[in-house]
Amino acid sequence: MHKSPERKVWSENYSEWFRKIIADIPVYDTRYPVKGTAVWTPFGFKIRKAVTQIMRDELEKTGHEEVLFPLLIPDYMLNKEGEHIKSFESEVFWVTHGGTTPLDVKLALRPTSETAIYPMFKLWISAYTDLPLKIFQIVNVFRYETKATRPMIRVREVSTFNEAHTAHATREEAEAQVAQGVEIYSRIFSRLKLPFAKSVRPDWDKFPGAVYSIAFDTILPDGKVLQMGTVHFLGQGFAKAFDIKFMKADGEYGYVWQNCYGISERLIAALLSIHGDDHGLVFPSSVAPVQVAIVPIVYKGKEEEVMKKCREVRDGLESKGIRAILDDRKELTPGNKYFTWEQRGAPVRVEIGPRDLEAGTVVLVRRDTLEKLVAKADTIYEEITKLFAAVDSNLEERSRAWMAERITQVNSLEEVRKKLDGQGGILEAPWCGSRECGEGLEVKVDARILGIPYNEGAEGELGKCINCDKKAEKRIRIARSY
RNA sequence: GGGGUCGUCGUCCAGCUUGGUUCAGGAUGCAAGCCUGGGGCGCUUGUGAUCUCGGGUUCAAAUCCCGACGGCCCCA
Repeated sequence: MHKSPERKVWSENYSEWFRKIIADIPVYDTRYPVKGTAVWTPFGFKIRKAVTQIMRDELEKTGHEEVLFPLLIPDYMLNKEGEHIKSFESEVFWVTHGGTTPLDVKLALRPTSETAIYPMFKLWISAYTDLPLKIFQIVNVFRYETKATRPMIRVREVSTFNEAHTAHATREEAEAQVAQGVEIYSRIFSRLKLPFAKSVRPDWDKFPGAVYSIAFDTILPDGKVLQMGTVHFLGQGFAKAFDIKFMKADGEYGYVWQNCYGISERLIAALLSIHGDDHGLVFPSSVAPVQVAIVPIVYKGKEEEVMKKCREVRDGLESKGIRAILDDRKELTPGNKYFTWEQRGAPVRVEIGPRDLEAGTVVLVRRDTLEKLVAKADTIYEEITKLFAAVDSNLEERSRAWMAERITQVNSLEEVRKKLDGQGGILEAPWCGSRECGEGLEVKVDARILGIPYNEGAEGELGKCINCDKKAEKRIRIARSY
Protein backbone atom coordinates (compact mmCIF):
# COMPACT_ATOMS: atom_id res chain seq x y z
CA MET A 1 0.00 0.00 0.00
CA HIS A 2 1.97 2.97 1.21
CA LYS A 3 5.57 3.30 0.22
CA SER A 4 8.29 5.17 2.08
CA PRO A 5 10.28 7.60 -0.03
CA GLU A 6 13.35 6.14 -1.68
CA ARG A 7 16.89 7.31 -1.01
CA LYS A 8 18.37 6.29 -4.32
CA VAL A 9 19.42 9.59 -5.87
CA TRP A 10 20.18 10.80 -2.36
CA SER A 11 22.83 8.15 -1.78
CA GLU A 12 24.04 7.36 -5.30
CA ASN A 13 24.30 10.90 -6.52
CA TYR A 14 24.50 12.89 -3.35
CA SER A 15 26.43 15.85 -4.69
CA GLU A 16 23.87 16.44 -7.37
CA TRP A 17 20.97 15.82 -4.97
CA PHE A 18 22.29 18.48 -2.61
CA ARG A 19 23.04 21.03 -5.30
CA LYS A 20 19.59 20.58 -6.80
CA ILE A 21 17.55 20.65 -3.62
CA ILE A 22 19.09 23.85 -2.28
CA ALA A 23 18.59 25.48 -5.68
CA ASP A 24 15.06 24.21 -6.29
CA ILE A 25 13.42 25.13 -3.02
CA PRO A 26 15.44 27.48 -2.88
CA VAL A 27 17.49 27.44 0.33
CA TYR A 28 20.80 28.85 -0.74
CA ASP A 29 21.51 30.66 -3.99
CA THR A 30 25.01 30.06 -5.30
CA ARG A 31 24.61 32.31 -8.33
CA TYR A 32 26.08 35.29 -6.51
CA PRO A 33 29.03 36.26 -8.70
CA VAL A 34 31.83 35.83 -6.19
CA LYS A 35 33.36 32.36 -5.97
CA GLY A 36 32.72 30.58 -2.72
CA THR A 37 29.97 32.89 -1.53
CA ALA A 38 26.19 32.46 -1.65
CA VAL A 39 22.88 33.94 -0.55
CA TRP A 40 20.61 32.55 2.15
CA THR A 41 17.07 32.81 0.78
CA PRO A 42 14.08 33.56 3.03
CA PHE A 43 13.42 29.84 3.47
CA GLY A 44 17.09 29.08 4.01
CA PHE A 45 17.38 31.89 6.49
CA LYS A 46 14.57 30.40 8.57
CA ILE A 47 16.51 27.15 8.79
CA ARG A 48 19.68 29.01 9.66
CA LYS A 49 17.86 31.00 12.32
CA ALA A 50 16.41 27.90 13.95
CA VAL A 51 19.85 26.31 14.04
CA THR A 52 21.65 29.39 15.39
CA GLN A 53 18.92 29.70 18.01
CA ILE A 54 19.79 26.23 19.27
CA MET A 55 23.48 27.19 19.38
CA ARG A 56 22.68 30.33 21.37
CA ASP A 57 20.43 28.49 23.72
CA GLU A 58 22.97 25.81 24.59
CA LEU A 59 25.86 28.26 24.96
CA GLU A 60 23.92 30.78 27.00
CA LYS A 61 22.57 28.28 29.45
CA THR A 62 26.13 27.15 30.15
CA GLY A 63 27.29 30.65 30.98
CA HIS A 64 28.60 31.90 27.63
CA GLU A 65 27.69 35.47 26.71
CA GLU A 66 27.23 36.68 23.16
CA VAL A 67 29.48 39.43 21.82
CA LEU A 68 30.34 40.92 18.44
CA PHE A 69 33.88 41.66 17.32
CA PRO A 70 34.98 43.66 14.25
CA LEU A 71 35.57 41.97 10.93
CA LEU A 72 38.94 43.65 10.37
CA ILE A 73 42.14 42.55 12.05
CA PRO A 74 45.34 44.59 11.68
CA ASP A 75 48.30 42.83 10.18
CA TYR A 76 50.45 43.00 13.33
CA MET A 77 47.73 41.46 15.50
CA LEU A 78 47.04 38.57 13.13
CA ASN A 79 50.77 37.84 13.18
CA LYS A 80 51.27 37.61 16.94
CA GLU A 81 51.02 33.85 17.32
CA GLY A 82 53.55 32.12 15.09
CA GLU A 83 51.97 28.75 14.37
CA HIS A 84 48.56 30.27 13.96
CA ILE A 85 49.53 32.73 11.27
CA LYS A 86 51.74 30.24 9.47
CA SER A 87 48.74 28.05 8.89
CA PHE A 88 46.36 30.80 7.82
CA GLU A 89 48.55 33.24 5.90
CA SER A 90 48.03 31.61 2.53
CA GLU A 91 44.28 32.01 2.78
CA VAL A 92 43.75 35.46 4.24
CA PHE A 93 41.84 38.14 2.34
CA TRP A 94 43.48 41.53 2.80
CA VAL A 95 42.13 45.05 2.73
CA THR A 96 44.98 47.14 1.43
CA HIS A 97 43.36 50.42 0.46
CA GLY A 98 41.06 53.03 1.95
CA GLY A 99 39.56 54.53 -1.15
CA THR A 100 42.57 55.17 -3.34
CA THR A 101 45.03 55.55 -0.46
CA PRO A 102 47.18 52.52 0.39
CA LEU A 103 46.83 51.66 4.07
CA ASP A 104 49.86 51.91 6.37
CA VAL A 105 48.64 48.84 8.20
CA LYS A 106 47.04 46.15 6.09
CA LEU A 107 43.74 44.86 7.45
CA ALA A 108 42.77 41.20 7.28
CA LEU A 109 39.23 39.94 6.90
CA ARG A 110 39.14 37.58 9.90
CA PRO A 111 39.79 33.96 8.97
CA THR A 112 38.78 33.21 12.59
CA SER A 113 38.81 35.59 15.53
CA GLU A 114 41.42 34.51 18.08
CA THR A 115 43.73 37.34 17.14
CA ALA A 116 40.89 39.86 17.21
CA ILE A 117 39.53 38.75 20.54
CA TYR A 118 42.59 38.04 22.63
CA PRO A 119 44.05 41.56 22.66
CA MET A 120 40.74 42.60 24.21
CA PHE A 121 40.97 39.74 26.70
CA LYS A 122 44.24 41.31 27.82
CA LEU A 123 42.34 44.50 28.60
CA TRP A 124 39.40 42.79 30.23
CA ILE A 125 41.24 40.38 32.46
CA SER A 126 43.31 41.67 35.36
CA ALA A 127 42.60 39.37 38.30
CA TYR A 128 41.35 35.86 38.99
CA THR A 129 38.00 37.43 39.87
CA ASP A 130 37.56 38.18 36.18
CA LEU A 131 37.77 34.46 35.39
CA PRO A 132 36.45 32.34 33.92
CA LEU A 133 35.57 34.47 30.94
CA LYS A 134 33.26 32.74 28.46
CA ILE A 135 32.05 34.45 25.33
CA PHE A 136 30.86 33.55 21.85
CA GLN A 137 29.85 35.23 18.64
CA ILE A 138 28.11 34.21 15.41
CA VAL A 139 29.77 35.97 12.49
CA ASN A 140 31.13 35.53 9.00
CA VAL A 141 34.76 34.64 8.41
CA PHE A 142 36.77 34.63 5.20
CA ARG A 143 39.22 32.13 3.81
CA TYR A 144 40.70 32.24 0.37
CA GLU A 145 40.14 28.56 -0.42
CA THR A 146 42.31 27.42 -3.29
CA LYS A 147 40.64 24.05 -3.69
CA ALA A 148 37.31 23.71 -5.47
CA THR A 149 34.59 25.37 -3.42
CA ARG A 150 31.33 23.56 -2.61
CA PRO A 151 28.04 25.10 -1.59
CA MET A 152 27.83 25.45 2.21
CA ILE A 153 30.66 22.94 2.72
CA ARG A 154 33.79 24.56 1.33
CA VAL A 155 33.28 28.29 0.98
CA ARG A 156 35.34 31.45 0.94
CA GLU A 157 32.93 33.37 3.10
CA VAL A 158 31.77 31.23 5.99
CA SER A 159 28.55 33.08 6.69
CA THR A 160 27.60 31.37 9.92
CA PHE A 161 30.62 30.85 12.14
CA ASN A 162 29.82 30.28 15.77
CA GLU A 163 33.00 30.62 17.81
CA ALA A 164 33.26 30.46 21.57
CA HIS A 165 36.33 31.59 23.49
CA THR A 166 37.05 30.96 27.14
CA ALA A 167 39.81 31.93 29.57
CA HIS A 168 40.52 30.23 32.88
CA ALA A 169 42.79 30.49 35.91
CA THR A 170 44.08 26.92 35.86
CA ARG A 171 44.77 24.18 33.40
CA GLU A 172 42.33 21.90 35.22
CA GLU A 173 39.54 24.44 34.95
CA ALA A 174 40.27 24.99 31.29
CA GLU A 175 40.24 21.31 30.49
CA ALA A 176 37.02 20.85 32.43
CA GLN A 177 35.66 23.53 30.14
CA VAL A 178 36.86 21.54 27.13
CA ALA A 179 34.71 18.70 28.38
CA GLN A 180 31.79 21.05 28.75
CA GLY A 181 32.36 22.36 25.23
CA VAL A 182 32.17 18.80 23.97
CA GLU A 183 28.96 18.34 25.96
CA ILE A 184 27.42 21.50 24.52
CA TYR A 185 28.14 20.48 20.94
CA SER A 186 26.88 16.97 21.58
CA ARG A 187 23.60 18.46 22.77
CA ILE A 188 23.34 20.78 19.77
CA PHE A 189 23.84 17.89 17.34
CA SER A 190 21.44 15.71 19.29
CA ARG A 191 18.75 18.36 19.14
CA LEU A 192 19.17 18.28 15.36
CA LYS A 193 19.05 14.45 15.45
CA LEU A 194 22.48 14.31 13.86
CA PRO A 195 24.83 11.42 14.62
CA PHE A 196 28.54 12.10 15.11
CA ALA A 197 31.88 10.61 16.10
CA LYS A 198 34.25 12.51 18.40
CA SER A 199 37.92 12.21 17.59
CA VAL A 200 41.09 13.73 18.96
CA ARG A 201 42.74 15.02 15.81
CA PRO A 202 46.28 13.88 15.09
CA ASP A 203 48.98 16.33 16.10
CA TRP A 204 49.68 17.36 12.54
CA ASP A 205 46.07 18.24 11.94
CA LYS A 206 45.11 20.12 15.09
CA PHE A 207 44.04 23.76 15.16
CA PRO A 208 47.12 25.93 14.61
CA GLY A 209 48.21 27.17 18.00
CA ALA A 210 46.25 24.57 19.98
CA VAL A 211 47.59 21.94 22.35
CA TYR A 212 45.01 19.48 21.09
CA SER A 213 41.78 19.50 19.09
CA ILE A 214 38.66 17.39 19.41
CA ALA A 215 36.49 17.18 16.31
CA PHE A 216 32.94 16.08 15.61
CA ASP A 217 32.61 14.22 12.34
CA THR A 218 29.52 12.89 10.66
CA ILE A 219 29.04 10.83 7.50
CA LEU A 220 27.23 12.26 4.49
CA PRO A 221 25.06 10.18 2.12
CA ASP A 222 27.97 9.49 -0.25
CA GLY A 223 30.03 7.97 2.58
CA LYS A 224 32.41 10.90 2.91
CA VAL A 225 33.02 12.44 6.28
CA LEU A 226 32.12 16.01 7.18
CA GLN A 227 33.65 17.86 10.12
CA MET A 228 30.79 19.65 11.88
CA GLY A 229 32.55 21.20 14.84
CA THR A 230 35.77 21.38 16.81
CA VAL A 231 36.80 22.05 20.39
CA HIS A 232 40.36 23.19 21.02
CA PHE A 233 42.43 23.32 24.16
CA LEU A 234 44.77 26.25 23.59
CA GLY A 235 46.88 25.95 26.72
CA GLN A 236 48.83 29.16 27.33
CA GLY A 237 50.26 29.70 23.86
CA PHE A 238 47.95 32.53 22.87
CA ALA A 239 48.01 33.94 26.41
CA LYS A 240 51.77 34.32 26.12
CA ALA A 241 51.63 35.72 22.61
CA PHE A 242 48.98 38.27 23.59
CA ASP A 243 50.24 38.76 27.14
CA ILE A 244 47.01 37.85 28.88
CA LYS A 245 48.00 37.80 32.56
CA PHE A 246 45.99 37.91 35.75
CA MET A 247 46.68 38.35 39.45
CA LYS A 248 45.99 35.29 41.55
CA ALA A 249 44.59 35.34 45.09
CA ASP A 250 48.11 35.18 46.49
CA GLY A 251 49.27 38.23 44.55
CA GLU A 252 51.33 36.27 42.02
CA TYR A 253 50.76 36.76 38.28
CA GLY A 254 50.08 33.99 35.78
CA TYR A 255 48.98 33.51 32.22
CA VAL A 256 45.41 32.41 31.58
CA TRP A 257 44.54 29.01 30.13
CA GLN A 258 42.33 29.18 27.09
CA ASN A 259 39.97 27.22 24.89
CA CYS A 260 38.04 27.93 21.76
CA TYR A 261 35.39 25.97 19.93
CA GLY A 262 33.54 26.51 16.70
CA ILE A 263 30.78 25.31 14.42
CA SER A 264 29.64 26.65 11.06
CA GLU A 265 26.97 26.32 8.39
CA ARG A 266 28.47 22.96 7.60
CA LEU A 267 26.21 21.88 10.40
CA ILE A 268 23.26 23.06 8.31
CA ALA A 269 24.61 21.19 5.30
CA ALA A 270 24.70 18.08 7.46
CA LEU A 271 21.18 18.70 8.73
CA LEU A 272 19.79 19.02 5.21
CA SER A 273 21.80 16.10 3.86
CA ILE A 274 21.52 13.48 6.53
CA HIS A 275 17.75 13.50 6.99
CA GLY A 276 16.87 13.98 3.32
CA ASP A 277 15.49 11.55 0.75
CA ASP A 278 14.54 11.50 -2.92
CA HIS A 279 11.49 13.70 -2.26
CA GLY A 280 13.61 16.43 -0.73
CA LEU A 281 14.36 17.65 2.76
CA VAL A 282 13.09 16.18 6.00
CA PHE A 283 13.29 18.28 9.14
CA PRO A 284 13.06 17.38 12.77
CA SER A 285 10.12 19.32 14.19
CA SER A 286 12.37 21.61 16.24
CA VAL A 287 13.93 23.33 13.23
CA ALA A 288 11.34 22.84 10.46
CA PRO A 289 10.54 26.27 9.00
CA VAL A 290 7.04 24.93 8.41
CA GLN A 291 6.01 22.22 10.85
CA VAL A 292 2.54 21.58 9.50
CA ALA A 293 1.34 22.21 5.96
CA ILE A 294 -2.42 22.23 5.52
CA VAL A 295 -3.67 21.31 2.06
CA PRO A 296 -7.32 21.90 1.30
CA ILE A 297 -9.01 19.41 -1.02
CA VAL A 298 -11.49 21.66 -2.72
CA TYR A 299 -14.43 20.45 -4.81
CA LYS A 300 -16.76 22.72 -6.69
CA GLY A 301 -19.47 24.10 -4.50
CA LYS A 302 -17.70 23.15 -1.27
CA GLU A 303 -14.83 25.62 -1.46
CA GLU A 304 -15.86 27.93 1.30
CA GLU A 305 -16.76 25.15 3.71
CA VAL A 306 -13.43 23.43 3.26
CA MET A 307 -11.43 26.63 3.45
CA LYS A 308 -13.23 27.68 6.57
CA LYS A 309 -12.33 24.44 8.30
CA CYS A 310 -8.72 24.75 7.12
CA ARG A 311 -8.39 28.25 8.53
CA GLU A 312 -9.87 27.08 11.77
CA VAL A 313 -7.35 24.25 12.00
CA ARG A 314 -4.47 26.55 11.14
CA ASP A 315 -5.48 29.14 13.71
CA GLY A 316 -5.92 26.45 16.33
CA LEU A 317 -2.45 25.05 15.70
CA GLU A 318 -0.83 28.47 15.58
CA SER A 319 -2.41 29.42 18.88
CA LYS A 320 -0.62 26.44 20.39
CA GLY A 321 2.72 27.58 19.02
CA ILE A 322 2.92 25.31 15.98
CA ARG A 323 4.36 26.76 12.78
CA ALA A 324 1.49 25.92 10.45
CA ILE A 325 0.80 27.15 6.97
CA LEU A 326 -2.40 26.90 4.93
CA ASP A 327 -1.55 26.36 1.29
CA ASP A 328 -4.49 28.14 -0.29
CA ARG A 329 -2.97 28.70 -3.71
CA LYS A 330 -5.90 28.36 -6.08
CA GLU A 331 -4.04 27.53 -9.24
CA LEU A 332 -2.33 24.40 -7.95
CA THR A 333 -3.66 20.89 -7.53
CA PRO A 334 -3.35 19.09 -4.19
CA GLY A 335 -0.70 16.77 -5.60
CA ASN A 336 1.42 19.72 -6.51
CA LYS A 337 1.11 21.09 -3.01
CA TYR A 338 2.07 17.75 -1.48
CA PHE A 339 5.17 17.88 -3.58
CA THR A 340 6.04 21.39 -2.43
CA TRP A 341 5.81 20.67 1.28
CA GLU A 342 7.50 17.32 1.05
CA GLN A 343 10.39 18.96 -0.72
CA ARG A 344 10.51 21.57 2.03
CA GLY A 345 10.51 18.94 4.71
CA ALA A 346 7.40 19.84 6.70
CA PRO A 347 7.20 17.00 9.27
CA VAL A 348 3.41 16.72 9.04
CA ARG A 349 0.88 17.43 6.31
CA VAL A 350 -2.82 17.86 6.98
CA GLU A 351 -5.36 17.20 4.23
CA ILE A 352 -8.89 18.41 4.66
CA GLY A 353 -11.61 17.72 2.08
CA PRO A 354 -15.38 17.30 1.86
CA ARG A 355 -15.17 13.70 3.05
CA ASP A 356 -13.47 14.90 6.22
CA LEU A 357 -16.01 17.61 6.81
CA GLU A 358 -18.76 15.02 6.80
CA ALA A 359 -16.93 12.56 9.00
CA GLY A 360 -15.42 15.14 11.37
CA THR A 361 -11.92 13.93 10.52
CA VAL A 362 -8.63 15.13 9.06
CA VAL A 363 -6.00 13.18 7.15
CA LEU A 364 -2.48 13.40 8.58
CA VAL A 365 0.63 12.38 6.69
CA ARG A 366 4.08 12.20 8.25
CA ARG A 367 6.97 13.32 6.08
CA ASP A 368 9.61 10.72 6.91
CA THR A 369 7.59 7.62 5.98
CA LEU A 370 4.65 9.25 4.14
CA GLU A 371 2.28 7.13 6.22
CA LYS A 372 -1.27 8.41 6.27
CA LEU A 373 -3.65 8.28 9.15
CA VAL A 374 -7.16 9.56 9.70
CA ALA A 375 -7.69 11.40 12.96
CA LYS A 376 -10.68 12.97 14.65
CA ALA A 377 -10.62 16.67 13.90
CA ASP A 378 -10.97 17.65 17.53
CA THR A 379 -7.85 15.71 18.58
CA ILE A 380 -5.66 17.12 15.82
CA TYR A 381 -3.28 18.95 18.15
CA GLU A 382 -2.60 15.85 20.22
CA GLU A 383 -2.20 13.69 17.13
CA ILE A 384 0.21 16.12 15.52
CA THR A 385 2.27 16.36 18.67
CA LYS A 386 2.50 12.58 18.68
CA LEU A 387 3.54 12.57 15.04
CA PHE A 388 6.27 15.16 15.71
CA ALA A 389 7.67 12.88 18.39
CA ALA A 390 7.43 9.89 16.06
CA VAL A 391 9.17 11.69 13.20
CA ASP A 392 11.85 13.07 15.49
CA SER A 393 12.69 9.76 17.06
CA ASN A 394 12.64 8.01 13.71
CA LEU A 395 15.05 10.56 12.23
CA GLU A 396 17.32 10.16 15.20
CA GLU A 397 17.21 6.37 15.10
CA ARG A 398 17.52 6.14 11.33
CA SER A 399 20.50 8.48 11.07
CA ARG A 400 22.21 6.89 14.05
CA ALA A 401 21.82 3.39 12.61
CA TRP A 402 22.91 4.58 9.16
CA MET A 403 26.12 6.03 10.57
CA ALA A 404 26.77 3.06 12.86
CA GLU A 405 26.70 0.77 9.82
CA ARG A 406 29.44 2.88 8.31
CA ILE A 407 31.88 2.76 11.19
CA THR A 408 33.84 -0.42 10.69
CA GLN A 409 36.71 -2.20 12.41
CA VAL A 410 39.47 -3.19 9.98
CA ASN A 411 42.87 -4.81 10.30
CA SER A 412 44.57 -4.47 6.92
CA LEU A 413 45.28 -1.78 4.37
CA GLU A 414 43.50 -3.91 1.81
CA GLU A 415 40.30 -3.78 3.84
CA VAL A 416 40.70 -0.04 4.26
CA ARG A 417 40.94 0.52 0.52
CA LYS A 418 38.08 -1.83 -0.19
CA LYS A 419 35.77 -0.14 2.28
CA LEU A 420 36.72 3.37 1.20
CA ASP A 421 36.01 2.52 -2.41
CA GLY A 422 32.76 0.84 -1.39
CA GLN A 423 30.37 2.44 1.07
CA GLY A 424 33.00 4.77 2.54
CA GLY A 425 32.44 5.83 6.11
CA ILE A 426 34.86 5.69 9.01
CA LEU A 427 37.32 2.85 9.49
CA GLU A 428 38.95 2.06 12.79
CA ALA A 429 42.31 0.32 12.72
CA PRO A 430 45.23 -0.37 15.04
CA TRP A 431 48.05 2.15 14.75
CA CYS A 432 51.52 2.60 16.18
CA GLY A 433 51.12 6.28 16.97
CA SER A 434 53.99 7.73 14.96
CA ARG A 435 53.41 10.77 12.83
CA GLU A 436 55.58 9.54 10.02
CA CYS A 437 53.67 6.28 9.80
CA GLY A 438 50.35 8.10 9.99
CA GLU A 439 51.13 10.52 7.19
CA GLY A 440 52.44 7.64 5.11
CA LEU A 441 49.20 5.80 5.73
CA GLU A 442 47.16 8.77 4.55
CA VAL A 443 49.00 8.76 1.24
CA LYS A 444 48.81 4.99 0.79
CA VAL A 445 45.06 4.77 1.15
CA ASP A 446 44.26 8.23 -0.19
CA ALA A 447 42.29 9.22 2.90
CA ARG A 448 42.62 11.31 6.04
CA ILE A 449 43.28 10.25 9.56
CA LEU A 450 40.50 11.69 11.68
CA GLY A 451 42.27 10.88 14.91
CA ILE A 452 41.66 8.60 17.85
CA PRO A 453 38.28 8.15 19.52
CA TYR A 454 37.69 10.78 22.20
CA ASN A 455 36.80 9.58 25.64
CA GLU A 456 36.15 5.99 24.73
CA GLY A 457 37.89 3.16 26.53
CA ALA A 458 40.42 1.18 24.51
CA GLU A 459 38.90 -2.09 23.50
CA GLY A 460 40.69 -5.41 23.84
CA GLU A 461 43.85 -6.48 22.04
CA LEU A 462 45.33 -3.94 19.66
CA GLY A 463 47.89 -6.14 17.88
CA LYS A 464 50.10 -4.71 15.16
CA CYS A 465 49.97 -1.34 13.41
CA ILE A 466 47.99 -1.59 10.21
CA ASN A 467 50.67 0.26 8.28
CA CYS A 468 54.12 -0.46 9.70
CA ASP A 469 53.55 -3.70 11.68
CA LYS A 470 55.05 -2.24 14.85
CA LYS A 471 53.17 -2.68 18.08
CA ALA A 472 49.90 -0.78 17.95
CA GLU A 473 49.22 1.84 20.59
CA LYS A 474 45.73 2.95 19.77
CA ARG A 475 42.91 2.57 17.31
CA ILE A 476 42.83 5.26 14.69
CA ARG A 477 39.99 6.50 12.52
CA ILE A 478 40.46 6.78 8.77
CA ALA A 479 38.06 8.31 6.23
CA ARG A 480 37.72 10.22 3.01
CA SER A 481 36.53 13.64 3.96
CA TYR A 482 35.23 16.94 2.68
C1' G B 1 50.22 24.51 -7.29
C1' G B 2 49.59 21.42 -12.28
C1' G B 3 46.24 19.47 -16.05
C1' G B 4 41.51 18.77 -18.36
C1' U B 5 36.61 20.27 -19.41
C1' C B 6 32.46 23.43 -19.63
C1' G B 7 29.79 28.51 -19.65
C1' U B 8 23.19 29.70 -24.46
C1' C B 9 15.82 32.19 -21.26
C1' G B 10 14.84 31.33 -13.73
C1' U B 11 16.43 25.80 -14.47
C1' C B 12 18.07 21.69 -17.72
C1' C B 13 19.51 21.09 -22.63
C1' A B 14 19.91 21.61 -28.52
C1' G B 15 22.53 24.69 -32.09
C1' C B 16 29.07 25.38 -32.54
C1' U B 17 32.54 20.38 -35.87
C1' U B 18 31.72 22.88 -41.72
C1' G B 19 30.86 31.22 -39.41
C1' G B 20 25.67 33.32 -43.21
C1' U B 21 16.78 32.58 -42.94
C1' U B 22 17.28 30.27 -36.10
C1' C B 23 14.48 38.58 -35.40
C1' A B 24 18.91 31.52 -31.18
C1' G B 25 15.14 26.06 -30.81
C1' G B 26 12.99 22.52 -27.07
C1' A B 27 11.58 20.93 -22.22
C1' U B 28 10.64 22.73 -17.55
C1' G B 29 9.45 27.03 -14.72
C1' C B 30 6.70 31.59 -14.39
C1' A B 31 1.84 34.39 -15.85
C1' A B 32 -3.46 34.27 -17.76
C1' G B 33 -7.70 31.23 -19.06
C1' C B 34 -10.46 26.71 -19.45
C1' C B 35 -10.75 21.85 -17.46
C1' U B 36 -9.75 19.59 -12.93
C1' G B 37 -9.20 18.45 -7.89
C1' G B 38 -7.76 12.70 -2.00
C1' G B 39 -0.15 12.37 -5.43
C1' G B 40 3.78 16.84 -9.88
C1' C B 41 -3.32 16.06 -14.50
C1' G B 42 -4.65 17.91 -19.49
C1' C B 43 -5.41 21.77 -23.27
C1' U B 44 -4.83 27.01 -25.08
C1' U B 45 -2.25 31.54 -24.86
C1' G B 46 1.51 34.48 -23.06
C1' U B 47 6.37 35.57 -20.61
C1' G B 48 11.25 34.95 -20.66
C1' A B 49 18.62 34.94 -23.43
C1' U B 50 22.54 42.21 -25.12
C1' C B 51 24.43 33.44 -26.37
C1' U B 52 29.41 34.92 -18.96
C1' C B 53 32.65 39.32 -19.79
C1' G B 54 36.68 41.89 -22.64
C1' G B 55 39.62 41.89 -26.88
C1' G B 56 40.85 39.79 -31.88
C1' U B 57 40.00 37.42 -36.96
C1' U B 58 36.08 38.26 -40.79
C1' C B 59 31.90 41.44 -45.44
C1' A B 60 29.56 38.46 -41.42
C1' A B 61 30.78 35.34 -34.77
C1' A B 62 26.60 31.88 -30.00
C1' U B 63 29.91 29.31 -33.58
C1' C B 64 37.02 30.45 -34.93
C1' C B 65 41.47 32.68 -31.81
C1' C B 66 43.46 35.08 -27.11
C1' G B 67 42.58 36.70 -22.13
C1' A B 68 39.69 37.34 -17.64
C1' C B 69 35.86 35.61 -14.49
C1' G B 70 32.84 31.51 -12.98
C1' G B 71 31.31 26.05 -12.71
C1' C B 72 32.74 20.86 -12.68
C1' C B 73 36.49 16.79 -12.81
C1' C B 74 41.38 14.68 -12.20
C1' C B 75 46.50 14.94 -10.35
C1' A B 76 49.94 16.97 -6.38
